[in-house]
Amino acid sequence: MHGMTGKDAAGGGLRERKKRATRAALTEAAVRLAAEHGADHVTVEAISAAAGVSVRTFFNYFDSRDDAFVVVDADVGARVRRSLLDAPADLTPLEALREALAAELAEAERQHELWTLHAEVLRAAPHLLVRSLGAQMADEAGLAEVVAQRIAAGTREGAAAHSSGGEGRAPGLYPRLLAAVAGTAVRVSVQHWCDRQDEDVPFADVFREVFALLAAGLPAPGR
Amino acid sequence: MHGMTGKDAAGGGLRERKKRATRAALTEAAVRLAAEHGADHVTVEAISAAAGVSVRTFFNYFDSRDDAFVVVDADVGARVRRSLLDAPADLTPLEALREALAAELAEAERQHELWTLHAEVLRAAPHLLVRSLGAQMADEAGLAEVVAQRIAAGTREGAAAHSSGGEGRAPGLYPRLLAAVAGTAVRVSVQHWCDRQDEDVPFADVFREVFALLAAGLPAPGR
DNA sequence: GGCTGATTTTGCAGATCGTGCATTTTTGCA
DNA sequence: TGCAAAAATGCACGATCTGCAAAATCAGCC
Repeated sequence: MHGMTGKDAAGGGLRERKKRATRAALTEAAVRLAAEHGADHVTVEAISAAAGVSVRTFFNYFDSRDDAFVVVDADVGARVRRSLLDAPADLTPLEALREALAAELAEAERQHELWTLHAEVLRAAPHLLVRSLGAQMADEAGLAEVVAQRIAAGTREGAAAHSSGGEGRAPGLYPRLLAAVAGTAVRVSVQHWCDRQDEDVPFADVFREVFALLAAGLPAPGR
Repeated sequence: MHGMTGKDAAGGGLRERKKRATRAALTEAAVRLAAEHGADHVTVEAISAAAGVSVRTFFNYFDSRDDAFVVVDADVGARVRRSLLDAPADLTPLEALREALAAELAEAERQHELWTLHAEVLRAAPHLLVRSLGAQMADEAGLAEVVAQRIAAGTREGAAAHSSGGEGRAPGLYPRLLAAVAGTAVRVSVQHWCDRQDEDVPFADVFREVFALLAAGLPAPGR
């Protein structure tokens, strides 16, 4: 592996850093090999060899072979949640979420090479796209909880009407729905953007249009 | 090839019927065994034995072990599409889709035992819920296409403005988003209904509220 | 430097998954 | 009944994943 990427939040110990490096090396090896030979012709043995660790170690980092292709950045979820909490209070939940996700996606688009490579791999292997959704859904619960917190903070003296469900309990219906729909919106945006890549419309435009449609209540077009 | 696809209820040949029976036996065996012993302690060998076929035959019906748990009814997608096309023309796409899904869910709720058993299994095994999403997403493309057709039929002489993408090509942004969001809505409804099963609110109520929120553009609650 | 305890990596055995191929059984039809 | 197509089966083999215990590595300390 090459070098010295400042490793986001430079983890304190050498141990932490090395674990991060190994994990990153494994995912990168997996994605590159998949892009070259096709996702399901890549064995764990090949990935492990390319990353310079043993097969057994691979399974210390990932629960399954497919997981290596799915997770590009483990703590994107945490960043989005933080961003949501720090957002201006005058934004609606949908708007706040839109901004948080837009920022994160722009960030991801910056390492353009690995991003497009990864998109290409998922594109050619729908079965991996599904796993990717799974990872997305894992974050969904946590995201819903943060949405609930934000709403609770905003309605402090309003009638806490029916279903925010802040902090401790399971989130109410609205936060869950918002979190889930947001995830779906991201997926649809990416898919549609990939399909129409010949016309080179910026990804941000597709993304904004999707959220505009959602905010308008998915009205019937063309009437 | 004309109509008469009796494919649904009374399959034409004996062959077809027997295949359906075998497949149904396998899924039912899988779900029952999973409900009893936990999903990941059920081997294909056990499922095959319970259904009275060989292990190899199991893999003739399902691409993977997990697939036996996810697909309860193979042609629910086809029914929803048909229902969408037959819906009254004065419904918005979102409304039409809501009615189609509501009818299908009510139908599913009728075999209450297997339905709840299945929900319970997926609840205990998030990793299977993910597979379930995959099946959902497989139908998504077809659903989006039908939505596009419906819109195209409704706007015959309007400006076919930006993005319906009827019939042949890949569907436009709106149909895709609508299909995807609808699937998400179903999932969130079921999840939320399962979590709040102690308060016995009817599933239909949760479902209606979710679609009401979507139609209203996911507005900030309590303001 | 060298020692100690904790963490990580590694190899290995074994259970299960999933596939290709040839064979046998079943089904549809004349 | 006899025959061709389709499905079910057995078998072999590679790949995925899990415990378990030994070896290597790291952090802190004298």
